[in-house]
Amino acid sequence: MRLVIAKCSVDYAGRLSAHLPLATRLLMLKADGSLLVHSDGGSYKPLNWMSPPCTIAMSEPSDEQREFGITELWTVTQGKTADLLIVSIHEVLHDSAHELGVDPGLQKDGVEAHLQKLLAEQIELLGEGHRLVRREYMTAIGPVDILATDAAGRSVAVELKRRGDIDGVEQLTRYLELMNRDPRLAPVQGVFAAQEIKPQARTLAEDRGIRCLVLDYDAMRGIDNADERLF
Amino acid sequence: MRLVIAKCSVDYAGRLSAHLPLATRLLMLKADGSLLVHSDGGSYKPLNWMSPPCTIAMSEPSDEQREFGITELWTVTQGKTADLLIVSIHEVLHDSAHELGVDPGLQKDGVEAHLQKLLAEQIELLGEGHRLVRREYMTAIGPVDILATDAAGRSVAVELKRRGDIDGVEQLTRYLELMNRDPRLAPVQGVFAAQEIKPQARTLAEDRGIRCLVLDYDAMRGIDNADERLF
DNA sequence: CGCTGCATTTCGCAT
DNA sequence: ATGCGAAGTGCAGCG
Repeated sequence: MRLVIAKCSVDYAGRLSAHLPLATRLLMLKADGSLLVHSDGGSYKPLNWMSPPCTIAMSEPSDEQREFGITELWTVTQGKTADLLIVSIHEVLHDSAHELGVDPGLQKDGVEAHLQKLLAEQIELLGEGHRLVRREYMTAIGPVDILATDAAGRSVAVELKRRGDIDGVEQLTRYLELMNRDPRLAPVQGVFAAQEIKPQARTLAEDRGIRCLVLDYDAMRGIDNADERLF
Repeated sequence: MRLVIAKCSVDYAGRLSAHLPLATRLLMLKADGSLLVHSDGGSYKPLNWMSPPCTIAMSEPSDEQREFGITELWTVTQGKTADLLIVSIHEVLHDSAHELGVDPGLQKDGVEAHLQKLLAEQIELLGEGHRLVRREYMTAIGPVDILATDAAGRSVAVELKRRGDIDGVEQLTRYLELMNRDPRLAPVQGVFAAQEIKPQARTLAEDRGIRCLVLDYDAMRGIDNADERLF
């Protein structure tokens, strides 16, 4: 990895056109040829970048460009998408290269998969007498997160989200419509379960007879097993 | 901005738990206190990070940690969300600080806004005799991208996307349902316009009587004006 | 290999 | 502030 702090301007032409006026920024060149342009703020997202696979060409500026103060030109191209990124460097303030090696990668634990596993194990959170039929119940238009039965043995289809948005309600509605045509399943009750449900989503869901269930992830995890804490 | 290349392991506990095994990585400390952990590959997304506002505390390791080879500990916390990120540093290979100043920011030009402008100008792409009523036509549940009339003077509502997905069809469907209840507008014909329309979205749209229109951005831009090229 | 759904999404705009 | 839609989204899993 090569790290360059430089006064530069940047132009990008691809799916959109973008321009960065002259300022001091970090240019990060990764081993795979990709380039990231970072400022000293914002989030983790670079101001501009070029994703691999791409090739970078360093070149001398023309006389005209030199008159504008450009001392160095970096042209980054992506063969497939014809994207083009040009870094016009005016002054290099720092330049260092480092051998990092291959990263073993991130180990994740959590999110929707875990939530689904927990709810499957604690299926009575749906209501007394509920039983799990199966997770990822396959339908013609995709898998329903959880299929269960209520105390009376009627089908219950659960759509799980971390954040319950209107999209999730639409998705569940499509599933329910389809599943209710299946005489082996009908009538199917819908449950929209999430850690947090947006008011609009709740309104839409309840308007369609879909039950809303707010899940307490920490509590569910606490019931599950109190041993898997990180610290 | 402070740049540190270090052999380190990283633990994150927040909405999920994540762990990075010992390896050499770039630690980027931004002026706003945020921290990014980058490897020498992947995309523009860091392996791990902490978003601002957050505070970072450097501390000495305990004797036990020192035995494991840890020479320095960075603890990053976010007051509001109680997220916690811990960097266990084993060896510092590079450490430099740089004054970058405030970035003037990115100037964008393109994507959906431009596509909307172009289609408004070239409204006959919808069909002969079509006329623009207005862009961002406001309804109770949000703005319709384009409202037009066809040759016979009937209303046409256009939903624009760069990539035509099933979500866009659902969105347009909600608009149409609402607008068709308005006697001044009804009957309203729906047009789903995008640079690329997914087969599933097309099927759903056509099943609901919504017309699909694939737009050629480059051609539309070419007709519009051939002067605004960057290079 | 293409499609689908998730994301510690982030970002920007409008209410 | 808050909610909502878009992103040069990236990424992983699965058919």
